[in-house]
Amino acid sequence: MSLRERKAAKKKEDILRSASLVISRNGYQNATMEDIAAELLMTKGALYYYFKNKEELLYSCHDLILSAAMEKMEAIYLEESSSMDKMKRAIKTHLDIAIREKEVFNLIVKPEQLFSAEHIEEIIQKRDQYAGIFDKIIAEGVKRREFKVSDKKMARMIILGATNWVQVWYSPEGKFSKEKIEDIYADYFLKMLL
Amino acid sequence: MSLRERKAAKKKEDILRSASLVISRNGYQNATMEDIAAELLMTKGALYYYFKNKEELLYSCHDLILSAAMEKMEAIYLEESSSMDKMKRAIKTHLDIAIREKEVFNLIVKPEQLFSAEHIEEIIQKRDQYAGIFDKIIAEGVKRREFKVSDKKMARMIILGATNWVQVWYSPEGKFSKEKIEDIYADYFLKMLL
Amino acid sequence: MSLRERKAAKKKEDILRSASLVISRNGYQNATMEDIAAELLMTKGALYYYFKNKEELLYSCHDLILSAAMEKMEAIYLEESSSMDKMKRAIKTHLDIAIREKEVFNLIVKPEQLFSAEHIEEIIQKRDQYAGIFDKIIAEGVKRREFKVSDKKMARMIILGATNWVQVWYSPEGKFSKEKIEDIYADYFLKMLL
Amino acid sequence: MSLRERKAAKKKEDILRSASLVISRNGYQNATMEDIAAELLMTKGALYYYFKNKEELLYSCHDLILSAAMEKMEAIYLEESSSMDKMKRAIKTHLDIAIREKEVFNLIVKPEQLFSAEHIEEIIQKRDQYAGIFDKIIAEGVKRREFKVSDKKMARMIILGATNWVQVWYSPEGKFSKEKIEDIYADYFLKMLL
DNA sequence: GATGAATGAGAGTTCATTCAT
DNA sequence: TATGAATGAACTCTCATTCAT
Repeated sequence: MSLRERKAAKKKEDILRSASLVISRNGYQNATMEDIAAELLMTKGALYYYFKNKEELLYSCHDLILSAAMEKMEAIYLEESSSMDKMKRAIKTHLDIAIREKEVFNLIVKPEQLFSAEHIEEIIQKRDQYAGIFDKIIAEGVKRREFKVSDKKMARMIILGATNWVQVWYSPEGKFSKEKIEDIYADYFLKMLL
Repeated sequence: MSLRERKAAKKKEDILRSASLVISRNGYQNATMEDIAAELLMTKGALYYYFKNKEELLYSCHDLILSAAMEKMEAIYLEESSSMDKMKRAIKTHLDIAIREKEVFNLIVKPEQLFSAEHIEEIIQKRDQYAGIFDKIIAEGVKRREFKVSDKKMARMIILGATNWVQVWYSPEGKFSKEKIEDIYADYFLKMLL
Repeated sequence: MSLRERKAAKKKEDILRSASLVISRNGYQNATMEDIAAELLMTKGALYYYFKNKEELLYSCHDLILSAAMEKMEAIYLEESSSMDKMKRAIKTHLDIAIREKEVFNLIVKPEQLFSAEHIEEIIQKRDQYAGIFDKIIAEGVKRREFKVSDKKMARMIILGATNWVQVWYSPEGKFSKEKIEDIYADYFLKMLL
Repeated sequence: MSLRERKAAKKKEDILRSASLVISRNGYQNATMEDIAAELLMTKGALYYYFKNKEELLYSCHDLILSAAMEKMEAIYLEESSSMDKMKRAIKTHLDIAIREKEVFNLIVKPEQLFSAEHIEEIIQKRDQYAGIFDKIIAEGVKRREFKVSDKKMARMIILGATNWVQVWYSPEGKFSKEKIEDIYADYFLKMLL
């Protein structure tokens, strides 16, 4: 990669970070190209040098965050520890990202309203891949006789669903700390998985 | 109520139904007044005869569905049956609505991006009221020694969150029927509540 | 005139009065058919039974007021008194109407923006006729050697212009009473006319 | 000021000129953004690049003209000449502007129907400041014993009112030339002020 | 590489006007 | 006579996108 390319790649990342920020603030549909550019003290025209159009930018933004999340999850799965521990850490990590990247994460939930056919496929694929790690942790736990579940996929759905829901109501000023939530959630889920 | 008023009320309902439909198809932000009107073979101008503006229309739409849902839930809570049964039926009912009214239901999740301050308050209030019925069922179950939970509110959060999540992935052509899902979910949750 | 016709004529007058009111409140361009009708507890559709369209209604409204004003002015001109007295009373009367019917009176000033060709002609004609009475009073005064003016039409212009201007700044809560204003104005004008 | 900025400033001025023109033709309320843009062979969207909204554009338009007028008036007041001369020149100048910028000038008369609270205050303030210059000329004249008036403010009102009225009836094809009008007016007013 | 400027399509909203009942 | 309901045209404003410089 040449210097020029590296520079461009860095700029792209800056833009994506700026986009994430604006999206968090205003929501997806209300994040204008103008806003995103202003955050970086650029003009919106410049964004088109780095991204073909708004969809591409948004897609990259979503991809960046999902990829990072995936890496963390993979690492957790590959750790040498009990399935219960892995599940606990996976939930904790997922919660963390879901809260921090609230809006961007929501994209994963409803991609149809923003993305066109080509992207949707990729998004769903990646989303399934991400969810698949939870499946693998559960499967491993079942194999190791740590967990006892009637339907693995369904169990994963419940865990992910409940966890995703947290970002709807979580507030840093709320009654429960993130750590507390993580603990309670893990407890309930383990009751379910045993 | 005079014939005239009944007619007008009916028309309003027609519009709300049309709006629900368009929203389901295109999503909230992409549902234009034009689309909603076209669905009823009206012109968009006519909508303003019945609703002050788009926000009012959308709010009514959301209110109609949430109110209906609330009624059903209240009825379930007042039944004479075991808490476990009530919970099962509540989950089933919630699942039903969440799937059928997918988009409109999503409004309850993120009202800030569409509604102005006055409406948001009401929405959140109603939403909490709705969730409160689950709380009451759980509390009753605990009192009757049917359930044993460490934190009631958290348990409700998990149940609602997981159930809301279903609409993201559920498809009538999918592997699991609605009934099957309901059963499996109920089983898992009961494990959690015991 | 049959009973029916008399009834209709009365209704028309009611409408015009209502229109005057609404116009005073909101200004010409912001007076909607809806507003005018609402004032009379009618629906706007009904207005079209009495008036062909908005322009016709507005024109009638203006005509009613101008005609009444004209009558009063004519009467003043025909009185048996000094020209100075007549002028004083004319100014007083004009001031009175201009303040009370502020908005409607303004129509006389700028008819082009509201009325189409046919009406404009009539309006200007009537307006000139109205102004003509001032001319006649001045002319009479000159003939009687009460006044001494270089250019009669110009003198009238100044008097009418200055008087019309009063409605821009006059307020019932202001420093000067209507009577006081009338006196001061008359004094200044007489200085001019002598 | 950079070249860019100068260009932008020029464009803004062009737009204001175009706006003035359209307003003169169609009146304030009937001047659409489309019209204003068309006059400059732009699209209406481009106007929003330079002005936040229609009100802002209209306000700037009015401000530009009033500010220019004010400057001229100030200069007249500061001249070294008799009060009578100053008054003559002030009237002449005012007449000039009132006729040329007819419509824009009319805004000063009725700002309430177009502008929102914040602007109205500024407009009225500037309007009073403008009128204040006439007051100062009169006051000076009284002090120098050139004028003899019972009520200074009222005298100014009459002068301004009468002069404003000219634009209602003045026509370049009319019987009186602007110069002739100015002379006659000045004569009459001086009779009043002596 | 980036900017300023412009475009154009489309959104929500208002309102005079019409017409069946 | 009057109403409720609907139409359609016009208007303000927004924003992704383009492009000469």
